[in-house]
Amino acid sequence: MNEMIWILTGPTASGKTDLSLDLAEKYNCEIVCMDSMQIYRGMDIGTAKPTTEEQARVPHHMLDIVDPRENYSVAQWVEDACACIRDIQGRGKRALLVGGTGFYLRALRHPMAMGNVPAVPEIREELEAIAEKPNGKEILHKQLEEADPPTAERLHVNDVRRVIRALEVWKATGIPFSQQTQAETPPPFPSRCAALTLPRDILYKRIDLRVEKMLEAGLVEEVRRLLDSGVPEDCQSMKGLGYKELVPYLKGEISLEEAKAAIQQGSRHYAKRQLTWLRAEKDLQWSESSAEIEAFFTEDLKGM
RNA sequence: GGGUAGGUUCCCGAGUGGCCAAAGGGAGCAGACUGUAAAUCUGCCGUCACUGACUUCGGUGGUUCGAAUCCACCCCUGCCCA
Repeated sequence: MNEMIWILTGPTASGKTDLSLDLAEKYNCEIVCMDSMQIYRGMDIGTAKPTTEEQARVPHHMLDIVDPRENYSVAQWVEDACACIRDIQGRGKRALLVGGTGFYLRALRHPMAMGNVPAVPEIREELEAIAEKPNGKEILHKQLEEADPPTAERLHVNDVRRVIRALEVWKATGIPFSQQTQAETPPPFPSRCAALTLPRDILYKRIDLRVEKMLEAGLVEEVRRLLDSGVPEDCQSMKGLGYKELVPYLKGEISLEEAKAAIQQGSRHYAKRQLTWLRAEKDLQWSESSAEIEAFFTEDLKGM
């Protein structure tokens, strides 16, 4: 009853959107966005969200579902995405997931205990306050070492964010983080997963060019609009590439050239991290060719 | 032409006789990642037969037990005067 879903991933600027539209039109799919930034309303240019024209070609889901002032989470994404997929399949169509957020991909394909313990703001704030103090990081790590040795050993002292989360989970539930991790449960949907990529130097050039185009397309205005509409500059959505660099520009702290260079640099780094993440994913078909990916997806269609 | 500041490993930039293959940063590469993930964190980063050896700090030659560091000349660059 749960039908095969197709997942198209790959680093930023590798050409996922174009390919996804072709595939969707050809194979009667609807697109589910697997991107941690395109979910935000009003963030279009900087997230390289499919344009209205592109969205008109194929039904898209999971776009513009969150207010940029709000926080979102992987667990929530998995839940929402699964609902979308079921809905699509219920209408007799195929779901094509598209996006480069490796964390979301993994969460979807390898469900674990990650959904069990939501963030607890009070605990988190308290721990973050400790981290600010001198030797705060060491103090937190030591705490974790007592509460949950295996996790403490795994986490670097400087990895404050994860140390805090581990502590948060332990404090909230009384059960160490390492023991929360349960056996992997079967994925909600069988999937075929392909990663579109490009030689590194070409990818980097495309990224630089794309940032240039985003700026020409009015990214500065987009960021200004978000700020004006009351989106705090320190919220999650504003941590996105292209946004966090333009805020200091709008405040007159850096030049546009500097901001642009920072966005390009950040995006190249990001692409590299995506590649690292994706490489660790098993059962993933890598290719630099759209045709090859199409063939991979349609393999199981033969004889049907 | 005169004066002056300089030329350091891919880039920026410390180093001013041994503790220097040479701080720090950037870039690059590799990795991690369990409700912030376009975030956050880690490692490598002259070469090799890699707990040691070899080659590097504009060039050449010198001083010295020993030089990126001192001296001489040369080449180049910035600035100032002409």
